Amino acid sequence: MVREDEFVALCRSHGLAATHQRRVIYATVASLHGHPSPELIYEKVKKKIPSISLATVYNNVRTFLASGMLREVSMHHGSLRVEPNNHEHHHLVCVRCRSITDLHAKNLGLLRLKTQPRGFRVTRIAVDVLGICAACAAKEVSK
Amino acid sequence: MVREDEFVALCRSHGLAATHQRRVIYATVASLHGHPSPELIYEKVKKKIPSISLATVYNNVRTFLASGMLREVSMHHGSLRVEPNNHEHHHLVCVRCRSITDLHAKNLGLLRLKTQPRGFRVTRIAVDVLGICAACAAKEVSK
DNA sequence: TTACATAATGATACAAAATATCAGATAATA
DNA sequence: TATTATCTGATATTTTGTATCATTATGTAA
Repeated sequence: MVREDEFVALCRSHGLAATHQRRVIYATVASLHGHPSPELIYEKVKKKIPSISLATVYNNVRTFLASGMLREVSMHHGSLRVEPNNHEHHHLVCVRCRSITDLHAKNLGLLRLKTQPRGFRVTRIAVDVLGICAACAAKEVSK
Repeated sequence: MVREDEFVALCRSHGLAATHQRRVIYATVASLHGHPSPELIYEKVKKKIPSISLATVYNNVRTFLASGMLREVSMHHGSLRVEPNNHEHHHLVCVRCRSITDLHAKNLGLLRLKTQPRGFRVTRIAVDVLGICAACAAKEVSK
C-alpha cells in the first residue's frame, strides 16, 4: 500500500487534493503490476470503497494521466485508426491532441531485439514517438 | 482510384469476395493518406454509396485488418490501459488476444532518432513489439 | 449463361466505453 | 474553524463497436 504521507506529498507536488478515493485508486493501479483498464480498476477499488462511482475512477485516472502520475500503455486514439499496409514506417503522436504523423523508418536507428522473448513470435515492431506537435506547442506558449 | 482488376486480384489472393462496397472502402482509405477512423471512412464512403451501412464499413475494416490489407495505426486495446509511471520499458502485444507484457528497455537495441522531427518536441519513445503470444500460438497449432 | 451455394450487405438492436452535469460532500488554506 | 475551491457520486448522454438476420450480391460449376 502507498504510504499516506508519501501520497499526500505526491498529490501536493502535482497540485491535487489528496482524497481517500485517489489514494485507493492510485494504490490499486500500483498493486496490480499490470496494465489495467478503468473498468478493472473500478472493480478492485469497489472492494475497498463500495460506494465509489465509475465516474470518479474515470475522472481520477484522467487526472493522474494528465499529471504524469500514471501513463497510458499505448496511445489511445479514442477510436480505431487504420492505414494502408504499405511501406514500413512509425508514428509521431502528439500527447495533447492525439494527432498522428508518419515517421519514416529510416529516421530511427537500428531497431532490433537483443534477446527474443520466450514463446512470443514477433511479427512487427511499432514505434510511437510521443511528444508535443507544433500546433500544440504554439498554443502552450500563448497561454 | 484502385483499379478494378487489381482489386479483384487482391481480394482473390486473400480469399475475399470483391464487392463494390469493399472496393470503395479500400480505395477511400488509400486515398485519405492518413490514419482514418471507421467513422471518417464511413462519411467519405457514403458520398459514393449513400445507402451503405456503418456496420458494413466496420465489418470490412475488420476483414481488411484480419487479412493484412490494412493495419492498425497503434494497437487498440478495446479500452484504455494504464500503468504506474515507473521504470522505462516497452511492451509485447499479442495481435490475437491483445494481451500486454512488459519488455525491459535493455532488451531493445539503442533507440534514437537520427533526425529530430521539425517542430515536434519528443518526450518519450514507446515501442510495441507485436506478435503472437505463447497461448495464442498453442491454440493455432491445435486447430 | 444460368443455377445454386456461399458470402456480404444494410437495417436495426444492443453492448461497451467514455464523458458531461451538477448537487452535495470533502479537502486545502487562511 | 471558517471559507473557498475542489472533488465525489448519481445519473444521463454520447461515442464507439458488435450482433442478428432477412435480403441481396458474388463466385463457381454445370
